[in-house]
Amino acid sequence: MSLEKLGTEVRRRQIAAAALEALAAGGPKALSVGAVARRVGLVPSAIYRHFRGKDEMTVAAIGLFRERIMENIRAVREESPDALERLESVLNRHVRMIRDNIAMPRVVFSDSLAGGPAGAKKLVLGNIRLYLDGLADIIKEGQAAGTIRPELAPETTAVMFLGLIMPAAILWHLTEGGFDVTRHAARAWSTFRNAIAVNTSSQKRGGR
Amino acid sequence: MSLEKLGTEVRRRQIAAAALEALAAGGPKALSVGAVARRVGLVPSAIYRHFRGKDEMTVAAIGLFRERIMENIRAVREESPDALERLESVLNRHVRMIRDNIAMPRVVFSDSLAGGPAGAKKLVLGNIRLYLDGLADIIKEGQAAGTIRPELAPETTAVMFLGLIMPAAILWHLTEGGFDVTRHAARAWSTFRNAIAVNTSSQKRGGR
DNA sequence: TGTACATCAGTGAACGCGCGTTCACTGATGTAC
DNA sequence: TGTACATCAGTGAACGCGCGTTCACTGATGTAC
Repeated sequence: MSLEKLGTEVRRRQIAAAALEALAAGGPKALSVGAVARRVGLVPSAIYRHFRGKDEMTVAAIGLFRERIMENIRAVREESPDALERLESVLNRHVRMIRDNIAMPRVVFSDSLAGGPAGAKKLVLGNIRLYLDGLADIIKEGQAAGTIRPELAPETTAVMFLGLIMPAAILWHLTEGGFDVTRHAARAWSTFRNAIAVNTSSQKRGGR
Repeated sequence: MSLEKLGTEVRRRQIAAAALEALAAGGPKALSVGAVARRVGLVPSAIYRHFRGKDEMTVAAIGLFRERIMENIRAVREESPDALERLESVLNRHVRMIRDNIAMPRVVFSDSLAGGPAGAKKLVLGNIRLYLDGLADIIKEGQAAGTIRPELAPETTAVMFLGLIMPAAILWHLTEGGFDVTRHAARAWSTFRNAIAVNTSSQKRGGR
């Protein structure tokens, strides 16, 4: 066994990460103190050296998730100045996250934690809001730059963007990888892009 | 108390309906034998007169849900012969279901039951597949009739359609009714319709 | 129409299990001298 | 550099609670005569 003793800040992050993995892999039911402890190589009661209880641990996991998705948005902003390219890149990152079985939309962007800790619901909502705001900002910039149709409501469009990936993520999980998320994302993006982009000469972007 | 004794076929449906309500209202955690029994006015152990156990009860609830959504598709087919109108009507029915707090996409179209009974996951997947097939059929008919763009893959488009409502449903639940699903659906539909409809003279359908 | 009996939906006490949590302990790590 | 001590991450036994499930029972309903 790893009898190693680690500082509590390090362990906290380690445990939060393990909790997020457990949540991603098996849903809220798999998010038990025992299961998370096992993932880190500890005994259940050891968790209480670093967290007041399960709720605090869950909240930390959600916080860690927030960091990761916001990092996604930040990274995309640096990749390209073009709003449409940014959105496409976010979509691809989502797909990669899903394929890597990172919790993403399956669990943390859903209301799986509704029955959980009191603060969790609000925190999850906060995550989604933050993320939608990030997307809406990109969309607004695209509208200002003249690449995205000005008549679209940015918030609605952001929620629609989330809708490109959410059902696909659930299908991917339910079919245990049988559903082709990558192909779906590519096709759906093509249609969505057409719907939100300002008509240019390259109007011929169709289906496949 | 309702000391009434009811035939088991009647009770089975009653219990399945109560289970579905519990699932819709409070998520998988609220789907306990005790909670469901209380909804019907029974004692927990009475459930076992009608079901072998919790798993069978859950499966019955999912089956009942299947009936309801397929009934939705059937009804819409009778309302109008036009594919776009049918889709819009399905969307409105979804919105109504969400507002009535019927489980719909929140729970049953998600993987909340993943940790539950062995068959549940497959059944939920079956429900989604059936529903997507129904949508895809409508889309194909629209393509044959020349109202929906022929270059779109019907399956992808059906999944995208689900994406119009799924994130909205989650937001509605997380905000406890604060998120305006109706408005979102109207706007999102407008954009989506534009994206899938064959260009006609009424090309001016924009944002708001 | 009335009585005796069988059926079976509903009851409540009891159980075992999993899980979150507590607590006295151990022993590795870091620090003071 | 070496020794004594304090700190505190990790342990394992024990607990209480909620929940699914079992079981002997009760008493209402329907049927046979």
